[in-house]
Amino acid sequence: MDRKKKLGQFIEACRHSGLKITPQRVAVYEVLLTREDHPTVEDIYNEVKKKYPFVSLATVYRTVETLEELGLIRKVAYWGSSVRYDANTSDHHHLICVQCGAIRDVEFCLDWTPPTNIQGYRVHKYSLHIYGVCPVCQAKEN
Amino acid sequence: MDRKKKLGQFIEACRHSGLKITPQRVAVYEVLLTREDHPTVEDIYNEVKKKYPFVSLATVYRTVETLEELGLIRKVAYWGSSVRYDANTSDHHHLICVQCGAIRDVEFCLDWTPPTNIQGYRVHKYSLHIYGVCPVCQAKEN
DNA sequence: ATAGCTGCAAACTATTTGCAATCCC
DNA sequence: GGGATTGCAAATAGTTTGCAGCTAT
Repeated sequence: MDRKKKLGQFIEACRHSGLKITPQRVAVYEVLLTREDHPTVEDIYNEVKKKYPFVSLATVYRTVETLEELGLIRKVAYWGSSVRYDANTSDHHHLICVQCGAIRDVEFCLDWTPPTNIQGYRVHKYSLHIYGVCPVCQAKEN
Repeated sequence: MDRKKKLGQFIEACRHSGLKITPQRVAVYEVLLTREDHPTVEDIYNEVKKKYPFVSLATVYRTVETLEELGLIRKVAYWGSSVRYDANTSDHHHLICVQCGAIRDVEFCLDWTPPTNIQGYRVHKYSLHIYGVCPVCQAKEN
């Protein structure tokens, strides 16, 4: 699904929920659509500031929360100290750099379905966390 | 491996690294050996306080860091707002309650080995995160 | 004896919240 | 116009650190 279409869905979802389409909101969502490393709130804030220098960090926090409630983005179980967000809401796995914390989506499919009940837990879904060192951090090694 | 044996290994590892065997250290490690839900630092602190009411939260933070460096416990990629620790250092998977954040180990084995290189990442290992609702939270639902 | 630990309090970092001004519909 | 949204600043929550006194070896 391309960016334009996702942006359209976003506008639609806002209208449907009676949320206003503010430039800040659009900018935050656009950053998430563009970036592939699952940015932290701070990362998003820095990107948005390039376009809207007056934006506030608190607004970015509030916006990602709203987007999450709309089901347009997801909080990624995280590594390191900050929460990271992901605009890819389809089922997929994560490749995590143990050095810098960058997280990328992994598309290949593991052909496995978990039992619906494990140790009394009612199981919803699962995700694979693959740990390694990203190319950027590998380059820094020498 | 039973608790006694692990405690012995812990004592041994401390001696080997020139670390002192303090009651606080032992107490923190014991809590981690006893609990199966991968407690937060705060959780550990509250347990230890029952035995040593004067213990400080800062000490617990320092102790888990030390234990992690010794390779005796692991930081668990977390859900919610606090880091959680795990005294099971063997390869295993995690069952995470999306309501309360409790994390349990899952012993069954998924017969799969990841490629050593994915998207340029040098892959070390992986872990499966299985999301669901724990029995305690299910009971609270009605 | 002494290097390492601990408790306390203060500092820091990530995140949330109250509120008055402002902006979309 | 009017309620939703924003920016600011202050408040919280989780974690780390400096330091003086205490303790295991």
